[in-house]
Amino acid sequence: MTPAKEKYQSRTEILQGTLDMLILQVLHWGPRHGYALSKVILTNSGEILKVDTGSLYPALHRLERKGWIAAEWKASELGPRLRIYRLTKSGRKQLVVERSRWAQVTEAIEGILNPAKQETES
Amino acid sequence: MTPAKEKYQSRTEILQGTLDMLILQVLHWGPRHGYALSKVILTNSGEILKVDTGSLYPALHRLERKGWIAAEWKASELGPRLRIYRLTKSGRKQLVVERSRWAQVTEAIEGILNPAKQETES
DNA sequence: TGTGGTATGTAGATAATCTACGTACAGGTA
DNA sequence: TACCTGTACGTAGATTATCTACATACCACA
Repeated sequence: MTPAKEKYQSRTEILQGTLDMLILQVLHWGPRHGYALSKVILTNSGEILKVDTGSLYPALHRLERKGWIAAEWKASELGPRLRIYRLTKSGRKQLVVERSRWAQVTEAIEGILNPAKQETES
Repeated sequence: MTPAKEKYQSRTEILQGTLDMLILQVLHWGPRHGYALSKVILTNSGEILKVDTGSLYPALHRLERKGWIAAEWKASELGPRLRIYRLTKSGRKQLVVERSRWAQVTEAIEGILNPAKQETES
């Protein structure tokens, strides 16, 4: 009973545009390496937000290029080397921007999903 | 004082993946043509969600191909012809799916943006 | 020897959005 | 007449974030 290949899963796991905000937010709690970051996002979201490596590392490099996070290698005796990321000053500003944008957009969407009654009568 | 061209506006107006849900939701209130739909979304979101035509019409055709909405042309004496869209039965089901997905993902994201204190101490 | 977990990374495909066009019609106005 | 604004539908091409699938390397354990 080999199941047919899934028709095609258009929906992405991560809401596009929110990954950067999530990374900045978790790094605001303290420095972390990428793999740990993805596990924090996974567990703290109740296993909903699965960040796979093909999204994670490009996102980290993107944020580093923009100066919002900074990184340094850290040798490790047990296990592979780590790249520890921390939030920069401009990253903290960017987190505020992205959170406020998120609040604004979700409020707008909720306003359409659950409108005051009279507004649906147009 | 001609301002330099904006560096490059990476952020999209519409949160990627939510446009389909918004269209299905508004059509759930009643049939509408595309242009009216985009204006309802704009006004009901407090001018936040700007759906431009290059997103709107491809989205409508996409949803029609999937059978979630159906359309018919309507001649109009004053002004150009209209293509009136309505929600189908499977479209109503899809709206439920997308709303529940939205609720789940936003709850997960909020759980990271505003976590219980002890969870940030990891 | 192999497997699973940790950890970082890249290449290529996918798909939704935006920018910038084009068509057409009606009404107002200079 | 000519022009502009608003309505209405549409497409072509660029951008970009994500996913899938792969690779490398180290460690512990069976």
